[in-house]
Amino acid sequence: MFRILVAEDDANQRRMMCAFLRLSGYETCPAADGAQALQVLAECKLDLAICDIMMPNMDGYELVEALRQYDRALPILMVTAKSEFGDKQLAFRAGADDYMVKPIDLDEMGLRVKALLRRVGIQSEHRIEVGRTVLSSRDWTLTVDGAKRTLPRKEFALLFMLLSYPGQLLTRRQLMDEVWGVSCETGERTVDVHIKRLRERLAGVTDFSIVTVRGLGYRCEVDNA
Amino acid sequence: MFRILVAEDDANQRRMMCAFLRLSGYETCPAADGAQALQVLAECKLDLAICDIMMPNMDGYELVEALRQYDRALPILMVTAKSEFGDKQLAFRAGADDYMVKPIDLDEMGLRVKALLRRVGIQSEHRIEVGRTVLSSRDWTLTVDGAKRTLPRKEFALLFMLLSYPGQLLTRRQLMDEVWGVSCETGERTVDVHIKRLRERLAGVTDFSIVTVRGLGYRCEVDNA
DNA sequence: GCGCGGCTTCACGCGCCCTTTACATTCGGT
DNA sequence: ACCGAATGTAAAGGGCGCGTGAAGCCGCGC
Repeated sequence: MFRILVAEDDANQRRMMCAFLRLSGYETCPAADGAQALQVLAECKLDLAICDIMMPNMDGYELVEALRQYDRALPILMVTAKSEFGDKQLAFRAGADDYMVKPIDLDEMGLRVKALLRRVGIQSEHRIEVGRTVLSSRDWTLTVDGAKRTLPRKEFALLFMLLSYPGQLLTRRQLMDEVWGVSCETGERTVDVHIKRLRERLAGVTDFSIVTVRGLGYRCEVDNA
Repeated sequence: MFRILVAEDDANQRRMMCAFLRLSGYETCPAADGAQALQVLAECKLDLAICDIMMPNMDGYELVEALRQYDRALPILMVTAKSEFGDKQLAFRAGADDYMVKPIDLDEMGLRVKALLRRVGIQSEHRIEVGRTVLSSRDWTLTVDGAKRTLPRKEFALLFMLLSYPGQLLTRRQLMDEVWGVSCETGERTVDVHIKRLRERLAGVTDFSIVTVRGLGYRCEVDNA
């Protein structure tokens, strides 16, 4: 069961959204403003947050940043009243994963929620084990023969995705969509640099290797030797 | 790798569709309206088209007809905002192979895309299997008796096309139109060089062989020994 | 303040791929 | 068997993708 925070100041709107989400099989945590939202955040583990931009006490941008600080991986769906491009930009810059424009179509909201959850659902498995190597996405650690060490966030995320699809090609675009987020404007060459550092770190690991597929991307090859 | 045209004017919707398709292993060509779609069409070979009915500049019906005129076999998946029967009628009459009603369920879209691609005879897996040899166009790999290796792009594309029409003659012109693109000015002798390299690489493969048809082109012969 | 680690960008260079070209070889017709 | 055309073969050159090192930026902790 997924638990969803609904931060929306309009009581009527909030009730409708919560009702719809509950009907869709989700657990809901309503909050009338940013302060309440933070309270909810402290009390229970959330799987997704829906935040209105315009709220009293603490607006959506602040809230998103606070949420991000608390849980970097939490999928956040922003709701904005204006459809101006600037707002979308701001929302994404603040750390939102997706956004919707008011008035809200509940069906559309359902789809976006589903899509976001599915995206992190790929990562719902928190542990990957390959030979003598273990990855744990809870604390971004790599354990080889009992020797545990923490990887930088992006490098870990990259390795985790590669190992989630062993033997399968992943393009830079796919990797970036998943690790950096779909609406990220970082150059694709950045992936290369992270891969290089990963390879350095994995020098002693023989359970698998990261293979370059020229012109396409990267692939993780499991050595069953 | 299958290439899919996504003609949809709503930028967010388009991004979501493209992101989902890319995660599913497809290459995407986004287009914001009919005009852009035709531009994409002129530039690269497409395997499937997803078209929204309601678009500025050129609506979906016109676009579908234009697509059909260019490529009769291209599978077209229409997206309509209204669920009225009349619209479905029109969509099919215009030449669509399938349709979806908004709001779009991405999983459903994935299923329809896969089904359409399979229906036009290309396996959605994009695999060719001949005896103990397997070709996977996802990552340009050739697997012989479990030993996987990646081929250079052109060589793979050539081999893939040859094996797509086993026993059938393919002229250099046909091969180049498919692999290099219709409007390519590379000398035809280049094909010969690639064929030579392919033959070297396929030295240990006994499942098939590339035969020269003097004055015409090449043909792939499957040895069912 | 300073240092440090993580992320991103950039420049450089190697090496793979592609293409061209030249030469050798084979094939078909006479 | 000879000749011309088509194809096989080898090598060279250029383009470009990718690896690599370094520098800059930012946030964080000392």
